[in-house]
Order: sequence, then C-alpha cells, then structure tokens
Amino acid sequence: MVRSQGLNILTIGKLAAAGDVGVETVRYYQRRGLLSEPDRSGGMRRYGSNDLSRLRFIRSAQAAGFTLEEIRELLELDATRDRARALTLANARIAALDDKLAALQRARAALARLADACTSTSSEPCPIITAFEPPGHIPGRP
Amino acid sequence: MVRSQGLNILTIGKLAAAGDVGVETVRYYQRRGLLSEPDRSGGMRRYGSNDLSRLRFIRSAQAAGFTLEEIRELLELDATRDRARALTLANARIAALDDKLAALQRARAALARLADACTSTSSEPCPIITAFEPPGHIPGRP
DNA sequence: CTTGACTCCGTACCATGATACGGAACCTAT
DNA sequence: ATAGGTTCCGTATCATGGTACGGAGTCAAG
Repeated sequence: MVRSQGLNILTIGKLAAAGDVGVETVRYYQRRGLLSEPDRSGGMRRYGSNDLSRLRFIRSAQAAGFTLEEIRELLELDATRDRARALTLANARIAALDDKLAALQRARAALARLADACTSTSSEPCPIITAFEPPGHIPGRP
Repeated sequence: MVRSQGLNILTIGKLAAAGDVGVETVRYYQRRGLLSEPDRSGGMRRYGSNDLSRLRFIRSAQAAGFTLEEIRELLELDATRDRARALTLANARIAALDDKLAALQRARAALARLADACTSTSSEPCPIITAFEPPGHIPGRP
C-alpha cells in the first residue's frame, strides 16, 4: 500500500494552486532556475511535495525581502551545503530586515499620529505631510 | 532684511540633493503629479522649503509602503481637506502595515532559526528550506 | 566674456516580477 | 470517442519606479 507521500502526483496547476501562485509563475520560476525541471509523464510536468516545499519557501523568502536571484542562490546553497555563505546571507538579510522593521514602525507611528489628529482635532486640515515629519520638527527649519 | 525663509531658492539639483534623490527623480515625480510645477526664473525651476517637505514626505510615505499613486492621492487630500478620506486611507495603510510587520517578524524569526542552526549544529546541511516552514510542521504533511 | 557646471526637454531604456496570448497536444470523465 | 479542461511552448506585454541620453540653453565665478 502506497500513501503517495513523496510521489510526483501534482500537475503544474495543482502545484500552483497549492502554492497560491499562477501557473505562469511556476513556469517563470523554472526558467529562473528556482524550481528544477521535474519529471515528465507524457510531456506533462509532474511535481512532488518537495517541489511544493520549495515553492512555499520561495514565497516566504520573498516576503522576507530576498530577491528571486538571492533565493536562487539560497536554494543552490541548500544543495551544496556551504554553511558559511548561507550564514552570511542570512545575517545580512536579518540586518536589512531590522532596518526595514524600524522604518515601518516609524511609518506606522506617523500614520497613527495622522489618524489621531484627523479624528480628534476639529481644526480644518488633517496634517498629512507634517505627520511624517520627525517629532518636534519645526517646518521650514533644517 | 529677508531671511529667505520660504523663498524659492533651491535649484532642482539642490532640492534633489536635500531630498537624497536624483535630479531625474524630481522631474519624474513632477510628471507623476507628486510635486507641483514650481515657479521658474528664466526657464529654470525654483523650489522652496515647502517643496522639500513634500519631497521628504514622499520618501517617508514610500518607506511606509504607499505606492506613488497612493502618495499622489494623499497629497491631493492634503490640499482638499477631505478628512474622512484621509482617515480611511491612513487606517487602511495602518492595517496593511501591521500585516507587513507581522510577516517581516515571522521572516526574521525564520532567518534567526536558520542562522542559529547553521552556527550551532555540526550536522552537515544548513536547513535553509525547512527554516521557513511553520514551527512544528512535518514536511510532506499538509 | 569665457568657461564649466548646471538645467532644460522629450524620449528611450533599464530591472524586477510577473502575466497574457494562442494554437497544438494531452488527459479525464461521460 | 468526444468534449472540456489542462498543459505545452516561445514570445510579447505589463506595472512599477526609476535612470540614461544628448544637444541646447542658462547661470555664476574668475
């Protein structure tokens, strides 16, 4: 009895749906070298759960701010076991993420200030532009 | 005696430098309607500190994840004083930012796991792909 | 008044990450 | 076995956010 655990049972459409991307996107990732060309049964690609893992990894890594090219490199590293390089990439991206997180948190604070001023004060204009200026900043002064 | 406080004293080059963008980018923002066409003195654009505020606002808003089109709308709102619309946009963007922040924090955690596994364990491969799988997830099982 | 830096303009081009097209081949259920 | 949905492929196109080009005009310092 076979549970079809690692078997190549997915068509490109099923894989794409499971990974929440379009079929064309899967083909695109293949062209870019992010997904390897799978076995074919009678001309049609057949994917397994490992391909789905890869696809999901790609989307997660993308959310982490990696470019497709960087992701391609990460996937290569996963195969070649170059620990040092993997560590370098990971740490660089963690630093970049920390910067980005800080920036987004500042932006969130600015928007919250804006929404608050827009809600509570009755004075005419919502201070959209000034909401993004550094706190304590006097416009027109460097 | 004039302190040149709000005067249009900046050339496009100075404005671009002060806003940390390229000259072409300023012209591009003007084409996109993000910066208004300033006064000209003998053919050349002359900008004031209000333009610099705008430019800086654009960069901040961009960092907050607004597209240029959304920023254009925000800047229009700043002129037309439509409080309700401004509030709606701000709140929508705060929600989107919260989602994004959560996603980036998950990604950061994944990368930290990866870096940790890559550093501490001596077992051969850094688990690059699996580092991004949800904690407790068993590969091959939905 | 010359020189060198800056600005003008339209249009073209770039990178990234997809998405669309369209006719032929294939696969599956009725 | 036939219809309808998928998949095949290469190539074209899109959206976003810029960047580059190149020849002419302008400005400011020496």
